[in-house]
Amino acid sequence: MSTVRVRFAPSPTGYLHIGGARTALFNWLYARHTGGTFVLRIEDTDRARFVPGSLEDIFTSLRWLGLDWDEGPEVGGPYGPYYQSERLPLYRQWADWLVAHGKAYRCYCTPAELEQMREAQRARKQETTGYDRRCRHLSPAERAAREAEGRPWVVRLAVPETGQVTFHDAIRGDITFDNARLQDVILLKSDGWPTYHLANVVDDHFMAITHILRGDEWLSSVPLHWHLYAAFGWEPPVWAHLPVILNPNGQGKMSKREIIMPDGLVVPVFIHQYREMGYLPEAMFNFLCGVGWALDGFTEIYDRATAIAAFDIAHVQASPGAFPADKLEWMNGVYIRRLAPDDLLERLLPYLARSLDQPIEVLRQHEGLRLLLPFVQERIKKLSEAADYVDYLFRREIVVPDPAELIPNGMTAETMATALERAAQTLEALPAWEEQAIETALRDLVATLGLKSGQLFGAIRLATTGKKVSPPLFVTLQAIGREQVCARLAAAVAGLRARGRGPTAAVLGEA
RNA sequence: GGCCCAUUCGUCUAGUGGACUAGGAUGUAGCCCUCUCAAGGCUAAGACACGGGUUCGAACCCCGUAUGGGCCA
Repeated sequence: MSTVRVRFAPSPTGYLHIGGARTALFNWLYARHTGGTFVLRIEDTDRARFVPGSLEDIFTSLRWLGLDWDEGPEVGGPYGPYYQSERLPLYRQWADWLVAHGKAYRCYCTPAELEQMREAQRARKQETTGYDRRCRHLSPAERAAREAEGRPWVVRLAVPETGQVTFHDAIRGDITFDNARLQDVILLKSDGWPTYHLANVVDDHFMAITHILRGDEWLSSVPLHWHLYAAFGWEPPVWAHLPVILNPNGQGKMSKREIIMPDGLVVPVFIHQYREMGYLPEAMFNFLCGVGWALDGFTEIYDRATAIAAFDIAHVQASPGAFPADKLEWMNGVYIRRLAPDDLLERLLPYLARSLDQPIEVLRQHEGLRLLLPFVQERIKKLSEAADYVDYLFRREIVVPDPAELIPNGMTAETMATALERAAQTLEALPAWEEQAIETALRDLVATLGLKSGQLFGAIRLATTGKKVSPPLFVTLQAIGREQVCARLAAAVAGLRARGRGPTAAVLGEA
């Protein structure tokens, strides 16, 4: 029984996107499940489309997701090199072998000739267009003449012109194609570089790959690859074509550009974008598992070990599915809520430092921030959202856009001003500056003044944080600190009494 | 346009001939909790694309249609 060897073979023509990450993940899961080997191979034969930085991004993103490779770049291994650009002699050698054994042939057609041929096919409204195999049937003399002229050539695969090819896909079952639809594809270009088909098959063979898990978009090139394996006399691997991930709206393959939903939600496509927005790698991992596969149909939240233990190719979905962006949002929230406080704080620090323009060390030691952390934790779905819940701890200036917002229905500016004034006095006089004492005092005040708690608390919240939404009020006040709270209340009172003169910005003392 | 693949709640999915009055999750709505927003709890609405077969029996097998997707042109 041979051990499983799978591979993820990205091209450095773009950053790692959702679809690529899912493909890598399923390969990785299968390798870990079977105790096999996960190989990373870089298919860098398309030099024209090379995107600088994409290679680094692919490595970084894979590692961020925890998808470590057993063989490949930066790791090495017995089947290297793992960059196709470093394997060119191998491809040439096997292209030559195919020609020598009559499985492929040199084609001397120039681009102009090919264009002419296509033109003629269009004119005749020919149903099947494509290369007409004219060089395949060259006589030895014609061939020798072209060689003598020193004409450039490509190598084309001599595909059977009739019959069918049937292969098995581990997810879809048996699939049959007519050979007549197949092209004599180019294997080796005139510059000596291989095309995808040749390099892919040669590498998979010599890297001893046993299972190919890749995107469904490759399904239609399997017949070609099947014939290549047959021509070489090699045993093909097991194929398994993963369902395409569609845009969140279900229309079309998830592209390489972020898409904007009707409700304005922006759905990025690159893994690094999710990292930057504050998605947790463990949430992303869990989530990606569920796109095209399900653990048991009941459990949504599970860890790596559980996924590895249960992963099974046969149960991968065959139909394409939309990217469930809202579920990712929810799941990330679940993972954030499960974090230990210190862990959460450490992960939050870089985001807070950038948004609040504060040194990391200041944030790490900040007592008010620590106090509010558990409440922030159950409110955010992404790390990047935390700053909005604590920014008032670090501002000296609270802007209340319109003092009118401080006044609930049924109250006048003056009654509210008085109420806030009383609140400030009460808080000023508190023996201990602590959540419970603050709550007791303010609730008593509400009763004394004959207000509804929401009326007063809402106004205090707005006056002290500048927001209508915040963590629970009393702990928030504790976090802000007595001096700041009283100063902000005083500023709000002043604003209310000066109503009608437009928005008020209260510049307060040193925080 | 040709070929190939697919089709279960809006979405991600469970389901591999009887355990299906089709399960879970998300999202949506309502209620509870409540100082706001969340979180949490409870409840509700919501799907086997359609038409033929095969079978005692079909979401599940076969055929056709429709729709969607992929690849090629």
